[in-house]
Amino acid sequence: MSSYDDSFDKLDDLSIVDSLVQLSFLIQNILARIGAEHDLSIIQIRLLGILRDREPGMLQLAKHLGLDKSSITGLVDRAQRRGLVERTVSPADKRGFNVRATAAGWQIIHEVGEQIERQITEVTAGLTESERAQTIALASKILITAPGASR
Amino acid sequence: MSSYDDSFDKLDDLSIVDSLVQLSFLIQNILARIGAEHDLSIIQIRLLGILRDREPGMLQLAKHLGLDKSSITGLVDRAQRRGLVERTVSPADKRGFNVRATAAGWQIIHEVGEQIERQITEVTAGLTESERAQTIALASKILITAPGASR
DNA sequence: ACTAATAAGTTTGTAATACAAACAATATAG
DNA sequence: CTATATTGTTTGTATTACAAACTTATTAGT
Repeated sequence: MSSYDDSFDKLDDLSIVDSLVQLSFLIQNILARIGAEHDLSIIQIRLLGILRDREPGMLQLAKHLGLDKSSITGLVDRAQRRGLVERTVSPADKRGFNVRATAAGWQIIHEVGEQIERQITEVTAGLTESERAQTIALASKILITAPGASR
Repeated sequence: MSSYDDSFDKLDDLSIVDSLVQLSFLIQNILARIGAEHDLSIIQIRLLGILRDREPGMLQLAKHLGLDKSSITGLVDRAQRRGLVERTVSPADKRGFNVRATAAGWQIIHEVGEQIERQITEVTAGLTESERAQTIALASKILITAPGASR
């Protein structure tokens, strides 16, 4: 059992494991598809997502994304090359940079954000208002329970 | 709004979008972490997951995984090199192979499957029995609503 | 103030993942 | 029996990710 398999599956009679795993793939596929429309991978979306309310240094980015610092260099390089992001020298530390979204970056952040909003709203359109509230409550409860929560 | 960002987030007052996105990252992180313990990526886990109840050809694998056929060659190659999987010549079609799990592959499938079962059960341990049932029902309803469902 | 240890990022080398276009071999249709 | 379609691999390219070594700047210790 336990279909962590994501593919053509009968949706009846799912276990809690199957239902959460499949739901997670559904959401991730939505993110990936929207990203693809803007030539962004999920990790690039997450990068921009972080820059919505922060201007972190490279190490902080690594921590947020759960990646090695050496992975961040290239990630930011590629986003920078596309003009979505820029490095600004940290005033207090001449080694460090802060990373922040450019105007073009903000443009994409908003577009992608709206599309995510819309499409996830769409897949939950079959729920009643009360079911939507239940979903939020249950998801939050699971997230709180989880060690390290969303990380 | 809409924190498709996965990181250190306040979990109060989430929208339906945020809660589902964060939940999906939580689940995917669990899968990734368990995979890593066995030196498997999520895509390799999915490959093995498919082989639990099928012996598909390469093109069918591509369809199941939503990848180009050219991506499957390497994916199966690497799994085969590790002895988890084997190609068997299709009797009806001398061009085609069927892919199936080896004994070592089944071993991993079971171990990984049990760990996923256990750890997802764990993060839902804070739910009551009735909440667990609700979660399944709501997730299923969302999965059914979604176009192409789990794909 | 000066050296030693730390910290912030980058570089280098390696591997997995993914695609697209071109290709080989077999199968099927007309 | 030739033309076409199908199955899978190959080749070339880009992204993602890590670990170890390295550079430069910062901080501690004496």
